[in-house]
Amino acid sequence: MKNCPVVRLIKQTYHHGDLRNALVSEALKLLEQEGAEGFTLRDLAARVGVSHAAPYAHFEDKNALLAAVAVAGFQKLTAYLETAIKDKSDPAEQYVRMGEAYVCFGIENPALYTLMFASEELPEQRDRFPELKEAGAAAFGALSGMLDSMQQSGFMRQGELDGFGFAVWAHVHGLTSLIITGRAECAGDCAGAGIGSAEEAIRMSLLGLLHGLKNPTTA
Amino acid sequence: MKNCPVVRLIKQTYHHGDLRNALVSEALKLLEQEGAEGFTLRDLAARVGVSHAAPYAHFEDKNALLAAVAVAGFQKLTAYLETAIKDKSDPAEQYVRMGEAYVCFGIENPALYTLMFASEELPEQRDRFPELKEAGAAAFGALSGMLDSMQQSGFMRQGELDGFGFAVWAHVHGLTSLIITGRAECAGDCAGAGIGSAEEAIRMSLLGLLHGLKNPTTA
DNA sequence: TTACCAATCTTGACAGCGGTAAGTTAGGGG
DNA sequence: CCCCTAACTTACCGCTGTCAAGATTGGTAA
Repeated sequence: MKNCPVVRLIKQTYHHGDLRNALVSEALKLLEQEGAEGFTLRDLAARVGVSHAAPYAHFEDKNALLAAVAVAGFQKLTAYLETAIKDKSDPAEQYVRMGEAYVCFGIENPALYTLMFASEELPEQRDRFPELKEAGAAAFGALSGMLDSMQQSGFMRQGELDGFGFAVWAHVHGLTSLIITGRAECAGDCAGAGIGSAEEAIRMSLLGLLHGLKNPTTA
Repeated sequence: MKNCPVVRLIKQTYHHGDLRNALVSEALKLLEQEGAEGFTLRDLAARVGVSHAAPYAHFEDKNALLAAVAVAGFQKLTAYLETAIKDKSDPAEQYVRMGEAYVCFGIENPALYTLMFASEELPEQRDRFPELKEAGAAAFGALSGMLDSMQQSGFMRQGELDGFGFAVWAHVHGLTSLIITGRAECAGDCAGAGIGSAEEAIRMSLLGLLHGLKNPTTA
């Protein structure tokens, strides 16, 4: 094998050098190309130019690899959310901007977003990747921090910040998830503008929720 | 084979008679037992007592089988939602009841719910199962119908019913999805009541959204 | 009744997947 | 310079979805 010229052409070194990061970043590309189905360890390894067993030197599992990808996704999302409100000061505008940015991130990276919120249903599995939990919490922290600053600036009423954050998170996550899975058209059977009306619907529902959370609950 | 007494004991007939329905209903059980991972056609077939290739006489694909299961799930959900408000007349109570029922359904059938909202990301795949689309639309119809009656009774303001429905659907779906995937604890780091506070958070956010949608948007 | 047909189910095979074990390569510290 | 250890390859295993070919039956027509 050491004399195989073809292999020599493709890869100069036996040791890759940075396989772990290469796998994660290539996985991000592969994920959006092939979708969450069809995502194969062997395919990924071939793309990076290593054998199908090489990833096991850096990841215990396929799930561990996917968890690392999801962590990268949450970091991307966090940065995306914070960038969206960087040069905005008006509380309501910050709120809408971040909400729209959240949904936008999901639309632009549907397979990644789906992976990030994949079930990992077993309680055992949930505790397997603490970094994943942290990365998710950091993304939620961006949202929560924005709401916190809204409260401190007197825009929203005090109290129950955690509940507010959860409600807003659930709302934008629900919007994103429904749009990604194609239920948006199902809901709005208005044979109209399409994307334009979807943006309007998102803005409307975001503002509706904000308005309701701003003021004390009636019932 | 026709003389094998063991097989004779287990199954009396060569032809199952109602294999299609048996597969779907057994799949519903198997799904909650094993989770969406670990769900295997061969396992399912063995449980029903047929060979591993028998399902292909009734379903083109594993995805087709799963689609049928998802259809059954949506029918279950629709019935669940309608039952929840059957003997209630107060608009706000209907709203909260149905919202809580929606979330409750997801919590009680997490794997099924996840399957129902699984990506089927490819646009081609999305159009493959029209009954699935219809069943999903029917579930949304229960929600939308409830909102419609709220409007007709003068409780909510007129207009943009589709947008309202989508916003409410997104909200309850987001709540359900986050709870199922274990993000609820991540958001509420309040080391308190747990389930009790989650129910309170759900109710609060539902009422918040309702309040915001009831009244004209300020911004 | 009998013969046959089409649907249903079984058996056996295939490629591709995730994962493991044993051997190979090579960079880096003694 | 050697060798040790991490990184990587090769070969293999069991399992999966899927397909093709044959066996089995209920029902239909003669």
